[in-house]
Amino acid sequence: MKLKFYLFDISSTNEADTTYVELCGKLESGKKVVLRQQFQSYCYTSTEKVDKKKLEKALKDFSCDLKGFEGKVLGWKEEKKELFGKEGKYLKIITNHPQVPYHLRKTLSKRGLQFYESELSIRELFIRDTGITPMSLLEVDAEEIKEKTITDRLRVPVYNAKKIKEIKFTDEAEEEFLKDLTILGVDIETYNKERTIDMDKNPILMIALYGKKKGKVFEKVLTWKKFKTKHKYIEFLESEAVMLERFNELMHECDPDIFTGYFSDPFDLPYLRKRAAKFKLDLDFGIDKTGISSRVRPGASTTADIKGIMHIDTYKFIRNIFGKSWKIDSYSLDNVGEYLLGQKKDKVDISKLADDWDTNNNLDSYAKYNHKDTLLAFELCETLLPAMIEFTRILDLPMTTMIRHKFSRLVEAYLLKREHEFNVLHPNKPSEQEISRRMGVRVQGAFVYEPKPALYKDVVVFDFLSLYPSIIISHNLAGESLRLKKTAKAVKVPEHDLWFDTKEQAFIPAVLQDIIDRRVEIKKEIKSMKKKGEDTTLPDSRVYALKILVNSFYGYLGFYGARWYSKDSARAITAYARNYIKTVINDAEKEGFEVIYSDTDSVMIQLGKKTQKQAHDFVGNVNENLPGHMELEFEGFFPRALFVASKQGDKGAKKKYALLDGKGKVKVVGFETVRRNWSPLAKEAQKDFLDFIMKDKVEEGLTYLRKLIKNVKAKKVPVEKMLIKMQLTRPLDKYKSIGPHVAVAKRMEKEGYPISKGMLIEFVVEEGKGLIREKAKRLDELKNGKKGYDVEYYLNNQLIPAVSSILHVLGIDEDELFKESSQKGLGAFS
DNA sequence: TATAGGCATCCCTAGTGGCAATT
DNA sequence: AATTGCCACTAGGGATGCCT
Repeated sequence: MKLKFYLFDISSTNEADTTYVELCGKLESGKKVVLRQQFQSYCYTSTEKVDKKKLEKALKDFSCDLKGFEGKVLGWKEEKKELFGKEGKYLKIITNHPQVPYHLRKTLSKRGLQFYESELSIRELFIRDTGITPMSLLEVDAEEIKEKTITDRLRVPVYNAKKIKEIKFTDEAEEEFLKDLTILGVDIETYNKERTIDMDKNPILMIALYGKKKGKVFEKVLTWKKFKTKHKYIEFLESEAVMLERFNELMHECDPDIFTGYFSDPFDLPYLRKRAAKFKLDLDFGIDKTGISSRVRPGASTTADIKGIMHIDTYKFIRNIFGKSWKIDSYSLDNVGEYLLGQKKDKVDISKLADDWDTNNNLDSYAKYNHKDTLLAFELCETLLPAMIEFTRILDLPMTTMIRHKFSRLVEAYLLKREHEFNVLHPNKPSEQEISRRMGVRVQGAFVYEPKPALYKDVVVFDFLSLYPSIIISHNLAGESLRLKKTAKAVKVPEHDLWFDTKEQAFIPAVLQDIIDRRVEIKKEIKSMKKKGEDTTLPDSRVYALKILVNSFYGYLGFYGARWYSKDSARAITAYARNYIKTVINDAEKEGFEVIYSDTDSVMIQLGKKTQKQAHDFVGNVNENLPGHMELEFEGFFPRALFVASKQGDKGAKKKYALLDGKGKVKVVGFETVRRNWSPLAKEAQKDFLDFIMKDKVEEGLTYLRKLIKNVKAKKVPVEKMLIKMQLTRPLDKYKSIGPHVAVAKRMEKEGYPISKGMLIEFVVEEGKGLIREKAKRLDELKNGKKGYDVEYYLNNQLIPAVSSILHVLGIDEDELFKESSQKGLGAFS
């Protein structure tokens, strides 16, 4: 029979010496099912410079012991493949078990044979070979399986899939599909007196669930202590164990497609699993009648999965990919919720929950808090879903895998997906030795122009569109086309003795061009959709996903862990980039524009006597002489721009400036204002002062600062404005130099706080003597409470440094800030 | 199981020299 | 007279977080 099937996830199982791929997903009716299809794993080996007869004999005779049966080679086939840009003959070796390629490589590589693609999982092989993408719609010719040995393992119907074909979604079908997905959010609250996580000792007190099934809200807060409440979603159970049983029951009842949480990979899910195990309860809501499986790997992040239900920890996706460009101090649920949804968490002091639980005090508000957190987790997932699905489809990765990947893995996944089309065999992963060798290789980066400190008028910014990707395409830069000698077809790179063959487009430039072309196409579509007043959420997220992918290629080429690593390509890319940007600078100067700044792919000029029209014309002229894929853009006009001197010396500071746009909005770049390791006091003072300066209100700015200084001295400024946040970038014992935040963290660890790398440490510098780290205190440690901050420090090390360089540019002495009025020489007493 | 390199800036570290107290 | 301890000062480097 023919089935329409939405594919969610792919796994595999081995039954004796036969491997099956299991596709898990949903039928049109909404029923969850599993499709099975036989699959043979394989790998490649080179046949050049090899005695073919000996090789074939070795393969024929090969045997390895795989727990009770024999792993062997079933057959082979010669194929032409390209590796490192060279075409060669390879044998595709088909085996009877996915572990055989690994054993083949292990034993036969001793005899000088090279193996390729021997380390891909069944899932990766299947996706690549069939082109079937998770989160897509399939048409399947299938037959239901009735054999008990197979059906007993699963709680959903199983089909034998004969033919699978991907069907393209129409926009309506896509929207329908999204609407039909059942998402369930989860968040737990636990008993915790010592601030450390101890899953063995501390019970779960509350479990909140929030979701939507076919448009209907599904909401619960489970708990096991009774209190008065008007919230209908709260359900009281007798004990933690009964609560967990109820949770299991609700999971069956809701049976979501997506189970989501915020930080649920390392916390909520493993916790639920652990507590259930403690009470010997079988969680069995997965389609194979198992519950949560959790994987802890040293050095890697913990993951948790449920068979047949996609577990999406949105924290991972935001932290790894999606939220990388957000300007937020931390990825806490509170921050992220506010940034993306405009919603904050409930204000409840969760550290008091354990005490309040013991005395049955105020528990209703904790339950409400728990409910709100879950709602946020749910809404984050719902909001991000179109983007996550796009990434999933573009990369051909299961969504549960995709969200845990970082940039380099995204690029690599995409290259793996496309390699068969180009008949390319992928290079093996680098060995540890090779990695450490690569880590020592450095490449010169971008060019940055040293600005002259000044307040400029009528400024124009040009920038190259996707500079590095367009250079890769235009000059065919990749390991495959690299030549280390001059040849007839090769073109030399500026500044380096490197040549690249430009006659035949190499794999990576070709793939990159494809992505860019597709992106341009979708952008056009969006434009016409917008004209018609249509919703562009889906294509918007597609464009965004492609943009992130495109921008990651350069970094990938220079990344030591990359299969397609090519430091020389990276070297060539930056060399071309420096060359192009310097050419634009020179041409602009020849044209009579005053160049004031440039960084990597942008140039800033002061118009002077020139007009904006002339600037536009200049951009047009430049573009006429650029290769087809490159484009300089007129980015914008700004009535004012401010550059300051760096602290030491009178040189202009790079990567630090402020722009005033036509709407009166000031854009601050690189200044302390945008850095999280400065106090809000200094950041706000600088931002406000810049605002005055950029609008030529110098006197008002000075008055503002004078007043602020007075308030700091009088300790009228709230102590929260003095909080400095710094991240621990390594484990505490790895620090050579103990900074203030490390000192605070070390003290916290002694007091029993769980401290880990990546944490954001907050501290206030307290009044008193000694090193700054000795005076760095948590808010609750301050002896003098809200007035405990060190006035000297906050003036001399925070506020004044933040504005002094700006004052200097304007020719104003710092002493002006401490005078009663701006009249020089008068009232200058202290 | 870190996409890249360039840059400003803070604060600690460790070394130096001066000075007075101690041996 | 030589040694020790303390302090102030400074160059250099570790550490952080930004920019593109």
